[in-house]
Amino acid sequence: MLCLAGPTGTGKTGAALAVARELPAVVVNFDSRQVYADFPIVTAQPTAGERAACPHRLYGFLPTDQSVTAAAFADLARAEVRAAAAKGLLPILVGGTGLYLKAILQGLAPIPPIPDEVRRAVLARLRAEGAPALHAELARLDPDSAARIHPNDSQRNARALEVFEATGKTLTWWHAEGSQAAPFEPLLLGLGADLESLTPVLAARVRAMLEAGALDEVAAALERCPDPGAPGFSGIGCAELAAHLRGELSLDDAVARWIRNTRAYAKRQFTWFKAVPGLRWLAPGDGAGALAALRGWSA
RNA sequence: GGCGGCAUAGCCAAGUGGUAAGGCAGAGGUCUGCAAAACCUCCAUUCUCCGGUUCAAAUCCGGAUGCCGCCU
Repeated sequence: MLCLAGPTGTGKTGAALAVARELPAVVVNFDSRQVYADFPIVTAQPTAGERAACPHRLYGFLPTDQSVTAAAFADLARAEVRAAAAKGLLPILVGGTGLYLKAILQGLAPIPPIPDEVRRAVLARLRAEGAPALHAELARLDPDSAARIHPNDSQRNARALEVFEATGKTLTWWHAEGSQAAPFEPLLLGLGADLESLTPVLAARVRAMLEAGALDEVAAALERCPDPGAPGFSGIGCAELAAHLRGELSLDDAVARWIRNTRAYAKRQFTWFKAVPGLRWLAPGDGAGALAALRGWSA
């Protein structure tokens, strides 16, 4: 199995196609935003033309008002990888969501899904009392988790608490249960050089998205799902363009913000992937390099 | 030309005599189910400039410069 990781705009899609032209392959997405059906442009999903080269899985299959968890996504992705391998095709995992890749490759603790009522109750408490209050309670129930999680971290404090309330066991206990690593050997390649050289590329890409109809895409999505807080709208560019559609921002300001936020995101992705053990870096869009690395690896 | 107002970091901005809030951006990080998320650390020896008053000035006074209004 080949994994192509890296920040947005580093030519992962193109590199995957370069490989798929030479070898029978299936491209499997691991990008948390490219799963949304309503945002092919803003989330830079492969185009119909690109998808024609080989099967593409887990792109654009989710409605805007639904979300997936990292665990659920990892299950789907592993199933796709298995199915491809069973047909003798090379699975190519392509994406930029570090946690999803980790979940696919290393697995997560076997924590059961949290019932909606528990989840909603914890989130209501979070809103009413704030993250530090949840952290204080967590310090009583699960001191080890509390020590790891910063008092201001709303998401992780809520998560640790909901796990305890739903299962009666602490997150720490669950983590000690271990996780199931994937039964496949990955060749881990990272695309990208540095933030500075990526910056102008990202700006150009945002403008290209605009020309490709990003504004109409967001307007249409809002018509289908009027709640701008829905999970699908969390992609960078959606909030900025929605603000412009509401008349709160000029198009220029919205685009400037969109570019800034994209760059900040790419920086976080670099930080994540730099820390992935065993990942080898290639130049942006280096499909030939990926192919060469793959041949050297499987030989 | 006259009268008024404003001038604090790359941007927005608080601060009316006691030793430069905050946000955005930037740099570096964290990361086991919201992850394009959430969170952490760092980031102005100095407030347009020159002079004065004072133990002490971004804060008060005078002048210069720039910007914005209004009037002629």
